[in-house]
Amino acid sequence: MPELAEVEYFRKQWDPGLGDTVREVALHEEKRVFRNTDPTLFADDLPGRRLTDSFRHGKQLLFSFEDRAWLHISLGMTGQLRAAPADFEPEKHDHLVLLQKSRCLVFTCSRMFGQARLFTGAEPPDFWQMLPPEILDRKFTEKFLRKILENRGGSVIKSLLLDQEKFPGIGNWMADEVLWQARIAPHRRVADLDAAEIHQLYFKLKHVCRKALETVGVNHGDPPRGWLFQKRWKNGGHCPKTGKPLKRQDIGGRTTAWSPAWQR
DNA sequence: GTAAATGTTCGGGC
DNA sequence: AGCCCGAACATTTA
Repeated sequence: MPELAEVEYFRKQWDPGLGDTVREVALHEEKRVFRNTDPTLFADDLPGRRLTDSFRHGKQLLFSFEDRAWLHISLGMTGQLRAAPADFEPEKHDHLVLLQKSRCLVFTCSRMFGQARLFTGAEPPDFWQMLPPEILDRKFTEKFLRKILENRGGSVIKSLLLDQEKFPGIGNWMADEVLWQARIAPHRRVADLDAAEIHQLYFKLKHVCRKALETVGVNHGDPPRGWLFQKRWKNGGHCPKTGKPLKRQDIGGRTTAWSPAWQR
């Protein structure tokens, strides 16, 4: 599922466990979600430590534990986090479970495109400190956006918006939403965008991120009425602005919904 | 049975 | 080196 706001929602699902000690961990060691870590470290390092805080950057999650332990979670296509009762019994896709006195914190991931990694150290892991500015960060200015676009003029705009090194948190539906609201056709080459279009793109990137966090991020509800999101999932949808049929097309390997009558 | 799914990563060609 | 594209990853659901 998760893009920026859904990831924020899942981050909060472990809030009930903040401040509580991890007593035990249960995990499916052999699963692909542990491909970039040593899964034996979880049982060695986490029990006895309190969960102290949680952070999100784009689609990435980081949980801190007392005494220098850090858990990075990426949700991939199907990852979810939730808090479950203390007597919870893990099922097939519940690959990582942190057992606390009053509850279990569960990471579920059926397709296993997500991952969980453990780090130690006084500071967050290096990769976390190197992440590029988030779209809602003050550092993400219109000038900063222009610089990104100048360097990637040969890209198709839809594909570029999915690049997490440039637009952290944007995923398939948010990219379509931003382009629809900015009235830019998804297959356009970046170098062909004019200054007015770039200004719209900048404005709508901020707007879609902010509004998505206010809606989806809070309770996993739908984004605002009138957005493309409401119509994009299946064939036969109509543009909320023009009422004309939406087009569905494979762009950069992803199904893209857009409104030819509205986007140029 | 087949196609498609809200994500990332790798390798090849330029 | 850096950019761009397409395939691959694993599983469920329509």
